[in-house]
Amino acid sequence: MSSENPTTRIRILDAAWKLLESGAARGVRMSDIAKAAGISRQALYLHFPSRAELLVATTRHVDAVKDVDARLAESRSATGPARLDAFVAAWGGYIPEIHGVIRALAAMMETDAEARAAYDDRMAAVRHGCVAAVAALTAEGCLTPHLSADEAADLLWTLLSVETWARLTQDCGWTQAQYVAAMQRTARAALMRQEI
Amino acid sequence: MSSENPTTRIRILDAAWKLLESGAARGVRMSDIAKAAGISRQALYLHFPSRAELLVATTRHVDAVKDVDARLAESRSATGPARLDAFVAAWGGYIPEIHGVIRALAAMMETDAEARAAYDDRMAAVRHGCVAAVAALTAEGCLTPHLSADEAADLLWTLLSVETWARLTQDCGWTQAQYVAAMQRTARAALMRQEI
DNA sequence: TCGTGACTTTACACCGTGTAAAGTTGACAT
DNA sequence: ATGTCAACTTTACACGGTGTAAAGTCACGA
Repeated sequence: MSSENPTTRIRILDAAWKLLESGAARGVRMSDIAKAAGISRQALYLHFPSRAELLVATTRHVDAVKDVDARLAESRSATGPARLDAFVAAWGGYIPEIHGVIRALAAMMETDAEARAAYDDRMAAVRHGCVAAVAALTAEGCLTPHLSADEAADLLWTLLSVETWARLTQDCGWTQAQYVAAMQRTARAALMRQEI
Repeated sequence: MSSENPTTRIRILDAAWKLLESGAARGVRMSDIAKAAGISRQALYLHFPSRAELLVATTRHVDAVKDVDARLAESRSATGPARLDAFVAAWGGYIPEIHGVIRALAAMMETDAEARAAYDDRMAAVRHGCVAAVAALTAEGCLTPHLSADEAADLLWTLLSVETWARLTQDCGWTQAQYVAAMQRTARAALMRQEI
């Protein structure tokens, strides 16, 4: 299932990625992906047992190619307000690379339990970053007294959701720069103690 | 199609509403709704031409029963910061009543153009409320200098999205009161000029 | 040369949506 | 009482998408 010719597997993942990212208003079907990868629809099932697992593998593939870990690690070196800004910029800047795949996964959630689990898993990873960023604020005494650390992490996580990004950049037509700047300001305003 | 026995139509809408709202992790099917309404699956199509239109009618039905207009109108009477708080409380308090239906509609968007249009239409209605709330802030000179009126409306609209509500209350386990309080604070912090 | 792995082709089961059409039932009008 | 009409049921089926199954092709290497 995953021990076969790796180049085909990667061709499939790249094809799925490309299709899911570039427009593709209509739901991307297995046959679309197969065609784009230059193989038969059935051959897809030689590499991935289901559409849900193909989507999950695609997100992991994108993560690997785009090296999300390195990007986020970078944001961890800053301190105080700058650290929050850096985290927002790092994750917010990554969303455009994966939103197509994530949205496809989210659309399956309603009916497919496996897709739901995979989506939750991915989102949990982001939440850990939020928790860490909030912990840094707390340590420096910058956290607003109105929120507990958990609440602050939840709020930041929500602010940085793919849905929020999609609404502002896709539906409202904001540029990526506008989005990042607004999220940085909003996160600071919502999470940090406002000293004159 | 809509001139028949109105009680059956309403039974259908109530059944759909109830199913969509109460848990129902699995996608709610036409046959589920028919069963719950006590009629055959085919009879559903005597009242609604498609699943998408049934969902749309269900949102309108909920709006009518819960009198969303009256609730929102109330928030328009306040002024300044209180008006923003009132709008957030009014709409934020309404979301729990409709989130099931809206989410079902959102899930169809990916594949069904009609569902997409219906969803966009509903969301546009909310946006108008946001524009009005921001206009009130602008008129009173409370709007932050960091945002244009359009940007502020977009941001408020995003803050008040069903997705944001769902993430905080469903995924993070916040109470409705926690949600409303946090959104009021965040909206104020993000949209209003911060005078000492 | 034999086998094996990667893939194709064909066929089909399953689900959910939507269409089509014939049959049932009860209310109401004449 | 008879007829008709609307609301609904029942049965059947087409369509599209996912996933399973199995036989066939083909190239590469031991």
